[in-house]
Amino acid sequence: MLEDAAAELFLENGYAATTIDQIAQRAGVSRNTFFNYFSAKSDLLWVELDAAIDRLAEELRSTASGRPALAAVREAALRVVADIGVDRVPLALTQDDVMGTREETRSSGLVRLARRSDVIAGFLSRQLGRPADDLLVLSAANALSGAISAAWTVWAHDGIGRGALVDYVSAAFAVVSSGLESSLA
Amino acid sequence: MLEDAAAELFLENGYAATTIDQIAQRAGVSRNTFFNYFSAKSDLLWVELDAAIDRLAEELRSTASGRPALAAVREAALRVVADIGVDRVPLALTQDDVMGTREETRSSGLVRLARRSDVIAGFLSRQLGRPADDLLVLSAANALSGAISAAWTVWAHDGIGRGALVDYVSAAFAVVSSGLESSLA
DNA sequence: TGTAATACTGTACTGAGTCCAATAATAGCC
DNA sequence: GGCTATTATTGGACTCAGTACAGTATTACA
Repeated sequence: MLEDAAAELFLENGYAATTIDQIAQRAGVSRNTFFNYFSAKSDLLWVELDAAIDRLAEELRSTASGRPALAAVREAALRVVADIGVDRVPLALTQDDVMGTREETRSSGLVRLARRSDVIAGFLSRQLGRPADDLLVLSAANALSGAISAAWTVWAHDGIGRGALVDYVSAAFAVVSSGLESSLA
Repeated sequence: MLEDAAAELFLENGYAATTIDQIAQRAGVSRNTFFNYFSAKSDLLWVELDAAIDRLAEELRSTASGRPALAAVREAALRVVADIGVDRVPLALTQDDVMGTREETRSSGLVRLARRSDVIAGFLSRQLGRPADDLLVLSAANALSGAISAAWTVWAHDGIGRGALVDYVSAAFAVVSSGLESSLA
Protein backbone atom coordinates (compact mmCIF):
# COMPACT_ATOMS: atom_id res chain seq x y z
CA MET A 1 0.00 0.00 0.00
CA LEU A 2 1.25 3.38 -0.96
CA GLU A 3 0.66 5.09 2.34
CA ASP A 4 2.53 2.46 4.30
CA ALA A 5 5.44 2.45 1.92
CA ALA A 6 5.63 6.20 2.12
CA ALA A 7 5.47 6.27 5.89
CA GLU A 8 8.34 3.82 6.13
CA LEU A 9 10.50 5.70 3.70
CA PHE A 10 9.80 9.09 5.22
CA LEU A 11 10.88 7.80 8.60
CA GLU A 12 13.91 6.03 7.21
CA ASN A 13 15.29 8.76 5.02
CA GLY A 14 13.22 11.85 5.60
CA TYR A 15 10.54 13.43 3.49
CA ALA A 16 12.66 15.42 1.10
CA ALA A 17 15.07 12.61 0.46
CA THR A 18 12.28 10.23 -0.48
CA THR A 19 11.26 10.27 -4.11
CA ILE A 20 7.95 9.23 -5.55
CA ASP A 21 9.78 6.57 -7.52
CA GLN A 22 10.98 4.98 -4.32
CA ILE A 23 7.53 5.02 -2.80
CA ALA A 24 5.97 3.47 -5.86
CA GLN A 25 8.68 0.88 -6.08
CA ARG A 26 8.35 -0.18 -2.47
CA ALA A 27 4.61 -0.42 -2.88
CA GLY A 28 5.22 -2.61 -5.91
CA VAL A 29 3.51 -0.31 -8.30
CA SER A 30 4.46 2.02 -11.09
CA ARG A 31 5.17 5.66 -10.66
CA ASN A 32 2.12 6.61 -12.64
CA THR A 33 -0.12 4.54 -10.45
CA PHE A 34 0.97 6.70 -7.57
CA PHE A 35 -0.56 9.68 -9.29
CA ASN A 36 -3.79 7.78 -9.78
CA TYR A 37 -4.25 7.77 -6.03
CA PHE A 38 -2.54 10.93 -4.87
CA SER A 39 -2.10 14.13 -6.72
CA ALA A 40 1.02 15.14 -4.86
CA LYS A 41 3.69 13.65 -2.68
CA SER A 42 2.60 15.85 0.20
CA ASP A 43 -0.90 14.38 0.14
CA LEU A 44 0.55 11.39 1.89
CA LEU A 45 1.30 13.47 4.93
CA TRP A 46 -2.24 14.62 5.53
CA VAL A 47 -4.48 11.67 4.97
CA GLU A 48 -6.04 11.87 8.41
CA LEU A 49 -6.56 15.59 8.26
CA ASP A 50 -8.03 15.50 4.79
CA ALA A 51 -10.55 12.94 5.92
CA ALA A 52 -11.43 15.06 8.93
CA ILE A 53 -12.03 18.10 6.77
CA ASP A 54 -14.24 16.06 4.47
CA ARG A 55 -16.26 14.98 7.44
CA LEU A 56 -16.51 18.52 8.73
CA ALA A 57 -17.89 19.64 5.40
CA GLU A 58 -20.37 16.80 5.57
CA GLU A 59 -21.50 17.70 9.06
CA LEU A 60 -21.93 21.34 8.23
CA ARG A 61 -23.82 20.58 5.06
CA SER A 62 -26.38 18.65 7.04
CA THR A 63 -26.85 21.27 9.70
CA ALA A 64 -30.24 22.90 9.95
CA SER A 65 -30.47 26.48 8.78
CA GLY A 66 -31.82 27.92 11.95
CA ARG A 67 -28.99 26.93 14.24
CA PRO A 68 -26.71 29.58 15.76
CA ALA A 69 -23.69 29.59 13.50
CA LEU A 70 -20.83 29.52 15.93
CA ALA A 71 -22.28 26.79 18.12
CA ALA A 72 -23.00 24.73 15.04
CA VAL A 73 -19.43 24.96 13.83
CA ARG A 74 -18.07 24.11 17.24
CA GLU A 75 -20.28 21.08 17.62
CA ALA A 76 -19.57 19.83 14.14
CA ALA A 77 -15.84 20.23 14.67
CA LEU A 78 -15.94 18.43 17.98
CA ARG A 79 -18.00 15.60 16.57
CA VAL A 80 -15.59 15.08 13.74
CA VAL A 81 -12.64 15.03 16.03
CA ALA A 82 -14.21 13.01 18.82
CA ASP A 83 -13.15 9.63 17.57
CA ILE A 84 -9.69 10.52 16.40
CA GLY A 85 -7.43 8.50 18.62
CA VAL A 86 -3.84 8.99 19.68
CA ASP A 87 -2.74 6.78 16.84
CA ARG A 88 -4.19 8.88 14.08
CA VAL A 89 -1.80 11.79 14.16
CA PRO A 90 -0.92 13.04 10.70
CA LEU A 91 2.53 11.96 9.66
CA ALA A 92 3.68 15.46 9.06
CA LEU A 93 2.92 16.51 12.60
CA THR A 94 4.37 13.68 14.61
CA GLN A 95 7.41 12.95 12.62
CA ASP A 96 8.52 16.38 11.63
CA ASP A 97 11.56 16.17 13.85
CA VAL A 98 12.47 12.72 12.63
CA MET A 99 11.91 13.69 9.05
CA GLY A 100 13.61 17.01 9.54
CA THR A 101 11.22 18.72 7.25
CA ARG A 102 9.08 21.05 9.25
CA GLU A 103 9.47 23.79 6.68
CA GLU A 104 8.90 21.61 3.68
CA THR A 105 5.76 20.05 4.96
CA ARG A 106 4.34 23.22 6.32
CA SER A 107 3.02 24.71 3.14
CA SER A 108 1.12 21.57 2.27
CA GLY A 109 -0.39 21.68 5.73
CA LEU A 110 -1.46 25.24 5.15
CA VAL A 111 -3.42 24.18 2.13
CA ARG A 112 -5.53 22.12 4.51
CA LEU A 113 -6.01 25.09 6.78
CA ALA A 114 -7.27 27.02 3.80
CA ARG A 115 -9.60 24.29 2.70
CA ARG A 116 -11.10 24.04 6.17
CA SER A 117 -11.42 27.78 6.13
CA ASP A 118 -13.35 27.59 2.87
CA VAL A 119 -15.66 24.98 4.29
CA ILE A 120 -16.41 27.05 7.35
CA ALA A 121 -16.78 30.25 5.35
CA GLY A 122 -19.30 28.58 3.08
CA PHE A 123 -21.31 27.50 6.04
CA LEU A 124 -21.16 30.86 7.79
CA SER A 125 -22.14 32.60 4.61
CA ARG A 126 -25.22 30.45 4.27
CA GLN A 127 -26.11 30.58 7.92
CA LEU A 128 -25.70 34.31 8.36
CA GLY A 129 -27.13 35.24 5.00
CA ARG A 130 -24.05 37.18 4.10
CA PRO A 131 -22.02 37.07 0.88
CA ALA A 132 -19.23 34.53 0.66
CA ASP A 133 -16.56 37.18 0.35
CA ASP A 134 -17.77 39.19 3.29
CA LEU A 135 -15.11 40.46 5.66
CA LEU A 136 -16.89 39.22 8.74
CA VAL A 137 -17.45 35.79 7.26
CA LEU A 138 -13.88 35.40 6.10
CA SER A 139 -12.31 36.78 9.26
CA ALA A 140 -14.35 34.45 11.40
CA ALA A 141 -13.71 31.45 9.17
CA ASN A 142 -9.98 32.07 9.08
CA ALA A 143 -9.86 32.60 12.80
CA LEU A 144 -11.74 29.41 13.50
CA SER A 145 -9.71 27.38 11.07
CA GLY A 146 -6.54 28.82 12.52
CA ALA A 147 -7.59 27.89 16.01
CA ILE A 148 -8.44 24.34 14.99
CA SER A 149 -5.11 24.14 13.27
CA ALA A 150 -3.34 25.21 16.44
CA ALA A 151 -5.19 22.51 18.32
CA TRP A 152 -3.97 19.79 15.96
CA THR A 153 -0.44 21.11 16.09
CA VAL A 154 -0.17 21.32 19.85
CA TRP A 155 -1.91 17.99 20.25
CA ALA A 156 0.54 16.30 17.92
CA HIS A 157 3.54 17.86 19.59
CA ASP A 158 2.43 16.88 23.06
CA GLY A 159 3.71 13.42 22.26
CA ILE A 160 2.83 10.16 23.84
CA GLY A 161 1.20 11.53 26.95
CA ARG A 162 -1.26 13.70 25.07
CA GLY A 163 -4.95 13.57 25.80
CA ALA A 164 -7.80 13.45 23.36
CA LEU A 165 -7.74 15.77 20.37
CA VAL A 166 -11.25 16.83 21.12
CA ASP A 167 -10.11 18.56 24.30
CA TYR A 168 -7.53 20.56 22.42
CA VAL A 169 -10.02 21.64 19.81
CA SER A 170 -12.50 22.56 22.49
CA ALA A 171 -9.94 24.71 24.25
CA ALA A 172 -8.93 26.40 21.02
CA PHE A 173 -12.55 27.23 20.28
CA ALA A 174 -12.91 28.77 23.70
CA VAL A 175 -10.05 31.13 22.97
CA VAL A 176 -11.55 32.57 19.83
CA SER A 177 -15.24 32.34 20.50
CA SER A 178 -15.37 34.09 23.83
CA GLY A 179 -13.03 36.64 22.37
CA LEU A 180 -9.35 37.32 22.37
CA GLU A 181 -10.11 40.37 24.44
CA SER A 182 -10.75 38.23 27.49
CA SER A 183 -8.38 35.42 26.60
CA LEU A 184 -5.33 37.61 26.29
CA ALA A 185 -5.83 39.44 29.51
CA MET B 1 14.16 44.99 -12.81
CA LEU B 2 12.99 41.52 -12.05
CA GLU B 3 9.76 42.47 -10.33
CA ASP B 4 8.62 44.64 -13.20
CA ALA B 5 9.47 42.06 -15.80
CA ALA B 6 7.59 39.45 -13.83
CA ALA B 7 4.54 41.63 -13.35
CA GLU B 8 4.36 42.28 -17.07
CA LEU B 9 4.70 38.64 -18.00
CA PHE B 10 2.22 37.46 -15.40
CA LEU B 11 -0.37 39.83 -16.75
CA GLU B 12 0.41 39.01 -20.34
CA ASN B 13 0.49 35.24 -20.13
CA GLY B 14 -0.57 34.27 -16.67
CA TYR B 15 1.47 33.11 -13.74
CA ALA B 16 1.74 29.42 -14.56
CA ALA B 17 2.59 30.02 -18.18
CA THR B 18 5.44 32.33 -17.27
CA THR B 19 8.78 30.67 -16.72
CA ILE B 20 11.64 31.95 -14.67
CA ASP B 21 13.73 31.92 -17.81
CA GLN B 22 11.37 34.37 -19.44
CA ILE B 23 11.40 36.65 -16.44
CA ALA B 24 15.16 36.66 -16.26
CA GLN B 25 15.47 37.20 -19.97
CA ARG B 26 13.13 40.17 -20.02
CA ALA B 27 14.97 41.66 -17.09
CA GLY B 28 18.19 41.21 -19.07
CA VAL B 29 19.76 38.96 -16.56
CA SER B 30 20.66 35.33 -16.26
CA ARG B 31 18.44 32.70 -14.77
CA ASN B 32 20.77 32.17 -11.85
CA THR B 33 20.77 35.82 -11.01
CA PHE B 34 17.05 35.51 -10.50
CA PHE B 35 17.71 33.09 -7.69
CA ASN B 36 20.14 35.49 -6.11
CA TYR B 37 17.28 37.86 -5.48
CA PHE B 38 14.29 35.57 -5.02
CA SER B 39 14.23 32.09 -3.72
CA ALA B 40 11.10 31.13 -5.60
CA LYS B 41 8.97 32.31 -8.46
CA SER B 42 6.07 32.86 -6.08
CA ASP B 43 8.09 35.35 -4.03
CA LEU B 44 7.41 37.84 -6.77
CA LEU B 45 3.73 37.80 -5.97
CA TRP B 46 4.08 38.84 -2.38
CA VAL B 47 6.67 41.55 -2.25
CA GLU B 48 4.33 44.03 -0.59
CA LEU B 49 3.03 41.58 1.93
CA ASP B 50 6.47 40.30 2.82
CA ALA B 51 7.59 43.81 3.52
CA ALA B 52 4.54 44.41 5.68
CA ILE B 53 5.24 41.31 7.72
CA ASP B 54 8.82 42.39 8.21
CA ARG B 55 7.61 45.70 9.47
CA LEU B 56 5.12 44.05 11.78
CA ALA B 57 7.90 41.96 13.28
CA GLU B 58 9.91 45.13 13.72
CA GLU B 59 7.09 46.97 15.44
CA LEU B 60 6.38 44.11 17.79
CA ARG B 61 10.00 43.66 18.66
CA SER B 62 10.19 47.23 19.82
CA THR B 63 7.06 47.11 21.91
CA ALA B 64 7.43 47.56 25.63
CA SER B 65 6.94 44.45 27.73
CA GLY B 66 4.23 45.80 29.95
CA ARG B 67 1.69 46.61 27.23
CA PRO B 68 -1.53 44.64 26.99
CA ALA B 69 -0.83 42.06 24.33
CA LEU B 70 -3.87 42.26 22.13
CA ALA B 71 -3.95 46.03 21.97
CA ALA B 72 -0.27 46.06 21.14
CA VAL B 73 -0.72 43.67 18.23
CA ARG B 74 -3.65 45.61 16.91
CA GLU B 75 -1.85 48.91 17.04
CA ALA B 76 1.27 47.52 15.47
CA ALA B 77 -0.74 45.93 12.68
CA LEU B 78 -2.64 49.12 12.02
CA ARG B 79 0.52 51.21 12.00
CA VAL B 80 2.16 48.91 9.49
CA VAL B 81 -0.81 49.00 7.23
CA ALA B 82 -1.63 52.66 7.60
CA ASP B 83 0.47 53.87 4.72
CA ILE B 84 -0.27 51.10 2.30
CA GLY B 85 -2.09 52.77 -0.52
CA VAL B 86 -4.50 51.52 -3.10
CA ASP B 87 -1.62 51.00 -5.47
CA ARG B 88 0.26 48.56 -3.32
CA VAL B 89 -1.96 45.55 -3.64
CA PRO B 90 0.02 42.33 -3.92
CA LEU B 91 0.05 41.03 -7.46
CA ALA B 92 -1.41 37.71 -6.46
CA LEU B 93 -4.47 39.34 -4.98
CA THR B 94 -5.41 41.86 -7.62
CA GLN B 95 -4.61 39.92 -10.68
CA ASP B 96 -5.72 36.47 -9.74
CA ASP B 97 -8.58 36.59 -12.20
CA VAL B 98 -6.44 37.95 -14.99
CA MET B 99 -3.72 35.48 -14.27
CA GLY B 100 -6.19 32.70 -13.74
CA THR B 101 -4.15 31.23 -10.98
CA ARG B 102 -6.01 31.62 -7.76
CA GLU B 103 -5.25 28.04 -6.74
CA GLU B 104 -1.64 28.12 -7.73
CA THR B 105 -0.83 31.29 -5.91
CA ARG B 106 -2.80 30.41 -2.86
CA SER B 107 -0.33 28.14 -1.19
CA SER B 108 2.45 30.66 -1.47
CA GLY B 109 0.13 33.20 0.11
CA LEU B 110 -0.53 30.83 2.96
CA VAL B 111 3.15 30.68 3.71
CA ARG B 112 2.88 34.38 4.47
CA LEU B 113 -0.07 33.82 6.72
CA ALA B 114 2.02 31.31 8.61
CA ARG B 115 4.97 33.61 8.89
CA ARG B 116 2.81 36.40 10.26
CA SER B 117 1.35 33.89 12.65
CA ASP B 118 4.84 33.00 13.85
CA VAL B 119 5.68 36.63 14.37
CA ILE B 120 2.55 37.23 16.41
CA ALA B 121 2.96 34.01 18.37
CA GLY B 122 6.49 34.97 19.31
CA PHE B 123 5.28 38.29 20.58
CA LEU B 124 2.35 36.85 22.52
CA SER B 125 4.58 34.23 24.03
CA ARG B 126 6.94 36.87 25.32
CA GLN B 127 4.25 39.23 26.42
CA LEU B 128 2.13 36.67 28.23
CA GLY B 129 5.01 34.71 29.65
CA ARG B 130 3.76 31.53 28.13
CA PRO B 131 5.69 28.92 26.14
CA ALA B 132 5.90 29.39 22.40
CA ASP B 133 4.02 26.19 21.69
CA ASP B 134 1.20 26.98 24.07
CA LEU B 135 -2.30 26.29 22.79
CA LEU B 136 -3.63 29.67 23.80
CA VAL B 137 -0.73 31.48 22.20
CA LEU B 138 -0.96 29.56 18.94
CA SER B 139 -4.72 29.71 18.70
CA ALA B 140 -4.73 33.44 19.23
CA ALA B 141 -1.86 34.01 16.83
CA ASN B 142 -3.45 31.92 14.11
CA ALA B 143 -6.78 33.60 14.62
CA LEU B 144 -5.27 37.06 14.41
CA SER B 145 -3.17 36.24 11.39
CA GLY B 146 -6.17 34.68 9.73
CA ALA B 147 -8.25 37.76 10.35
CA ILE B 148 -5.56 40.03 8.95
CA SER B 149 -5.32 37.80 5.96
CA ALA B 150 -9.04 38.07 5.38
CA ALA B 151 -8.73 41.82 5.52
CA TRP B 152 -6.08 41.88 2.79
CA THR B 153 -8.09 39.52 0.66
CA VAL B 154 -11.36 41.38 0.86
CA TRP B 155 -9.61 44.71 0.44
CA ALA B 156 -7.89 43.52 -2.72
CA HIS B 157 -11.05 42.08 -4.17
CA ASP B 158 -13.06 45.19 -3.53
CA GLY B 159 -11.40 46.62 -6.61
CA ILE B 160 -10.94 50.19 -7.58
CA GLY B 161 -13.46 51.67 -5.22
CA ARG B 162 -11.92 50.15 -2.13
CA GLY B 163 -11.11 52.23 0.89
CA ALA B 164 -7.97 52.19 2.97
CA LEU B 165 -6.55 48.83 3.97
CA VAL B 166 -6.30 50.00 7.52
CA ASP B 167 -10.07 50.10 7.82
CA TYR B 168 -10.38 46.54 6.69
CA VAL B 169 -7.75 45.35 9.12
CA SER B 170 -9.41 47.29 11.88
CA ALA B 171 -12.75 45.67 11.17
CA ALA B 172 -11.20 42.23 11.02
CA PHE B 173 -9.59 42.78 14.38
CA ALA B 174 -12.92 43.78 15.84
CA VAL B 175 -14.41 40.47 14.78
CA VAL B 176 -11.88 38.34 16.56
CA SER B 177 -10.95 40.44 19.51
CA SER B 178 -14.37 41.14 20.89
CA GLY B 179 -15.18 37.52 20.29
CA LEU B 180 -16.84 35.48 17.65
CA GLU B 181 -19.57 34.82 20.16
CA SER B 182 -20.91 38.31 19.73
CA SER B 183 -19.87 38.79 16.12
CA LEU B 184 -21.70 35.78 14.82
CA ALA B 185 -24.95 36.48 16.56
C1' DT C 1 -17.12 -15.95 -24.89
C1' DG C 2 -17.05 -11.16 -26.13
C1' DT C 3 -17.04 -6.44 -24.82
C1' DA C 4 -16.85 -2.35 -22.29
C1' DA C 5 -15.11 -0.03 -18.56
C1' DT C 6 -11.45 0.56 -15.44
C1' DA C 7 -6.74 -0.01 -13.59
C1' DC C 8 -2.16 0.05 -14.57
C1' DT C 9 2.15 1.05 -17.15
C1' DG C 10 5.89 3.17 -20.37
C1' DT C 11 7.70 6.96 -22.34
C1' DA C 12 8.59 11.49 -23.02
C1' DC C 13 8.33 16.07 -21.65
C1' DT C 14 8.37 20.78 -18.91
C1' DG C 15 10.08 23.58 -15.54
C1' DA C 16 11.38 24.74 -10.58
C1' DG C 17 14.92 24.64 -7.63
C1' DT C 18 19.92 23.22 -6.27
C1' DC C 19 24.92 22.91 -6.67
C1' DC C 20 29.35 24.21 -8.02
C1' DA C 21 32.87 26.15 -10.41
C1' DA C 22 34.25 30.01 -13.26
C1' DT C 23 34.28 34.75 -14.62
C1' DA C 24 33.10 39.70 -14.27
C1' DA C 25 32.58 43.75 -11.61
C1' DT C 26 33.43 46.58 -7.81
C1' DA C 27 35.23 48.64 -3.61
C1' DG C 28 38.96 49.60 -0.75
C1' DC C 29 43.65 50.26 -0.09
C1' DC C 30 48.52 51.43 -1.19
C1' DG D 1 47.69 54.51 -11.61
C1' DG D 2 47.84 49.21 -9.93
C1' DC D 3 46.66 45.22 -6.53
C1' DT D 4 43.58 42.62 -3.92
C1' DA D 5 39.60 40.92 -1.62
C1' DT D 6 34.87 40.72 -1.84
C1' DT D 7 30.71 40.48 -4.11
C1' DA D 8 27.69 39.98 -8.27
C1' DT D 9 26.79 37.42 -12.14
C1' DT D 10 26.97 33.58 -15.18
C1' DG D 11 27.10 28.74 -17.39
C1' DG D 12 26.23 24.20 -17.13
C1' DA D 13 24.79 20.03 -15.32
C1' DC D 14 21.72 17.83 -12.40
C1' DT D 15 17.38 16.00 -9.57
C1' DC D 16 12.80 15.43 -9.21
C1' DA D 17 7.70 16.72 -9.08
C1' DG D 18 4.03 16.94 -11.84
C1' DT D 19 1.64 16.45 -16.57
C1' DA D 20 0.13 14.31 -20.94
C1' DC D 21 -0.93 10.64 -23.67
C1' DA D 22 -1.04 6.41 -25.74
C1' DG D 23 -0.85 1.58 -24.99
C1' DT D 24 -1.64 -2.68 -22.35
C1' DA D 25 -3.54 -5.52 -18.65
C1' DT D 26 -7.42 -6.52 -15.70
C1' DT D 27 -11.81 -6.79 -14.17
C1' DA D 28 -16.88 -6.70 -14.53
C1' DC D 29 -20.65 -7.87 -16.69
C1' DA D 30 -23.65 -9.40 -20.23
